[in-house]
Amino acid sequence: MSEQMEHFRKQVYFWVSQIPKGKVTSYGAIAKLSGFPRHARHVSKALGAAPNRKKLPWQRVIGADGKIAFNPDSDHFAIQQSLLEQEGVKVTKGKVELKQYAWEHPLEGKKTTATKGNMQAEEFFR
DNA sequence: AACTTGACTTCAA
DNA sequence: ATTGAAGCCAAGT
Repeated sequence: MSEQMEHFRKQVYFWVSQIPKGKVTSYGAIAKLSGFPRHARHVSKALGAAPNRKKLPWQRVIGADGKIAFNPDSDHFAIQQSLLEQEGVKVTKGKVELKQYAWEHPLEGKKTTATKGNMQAEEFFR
């Protein structure tokens, strides 16, 4: 595994740990916060490979459309829905109402200039 | 060196 | 609100 991806994964785990209980965010948002804006798909990979899955609130990361990303017929899907409901997040037909549960993360509404691993945002990461 | 695979996203119908 | 195509990018074949 490359040095960059190593760093990427650490950032992912950190930011996921920052999501408040009862709130959710997207794979894309975590990728962006981690400094790798176009790596949404890799966030899922990192989560799947997380060494401390028991401690990490991975269930709070869902698709940008508010849907749980797993196949609705899978066990993973059922588990994620259950974990979310346990912390008060309502899931209807596999979807979470973002208006109500979206986490207002630190880069929300901020201008960012980034390519790979060097995210810059005004008034942030200074 | 291709070609395929995702726990993704965006945009246009 | 749904759906599909195109774009994305590291990893695995």
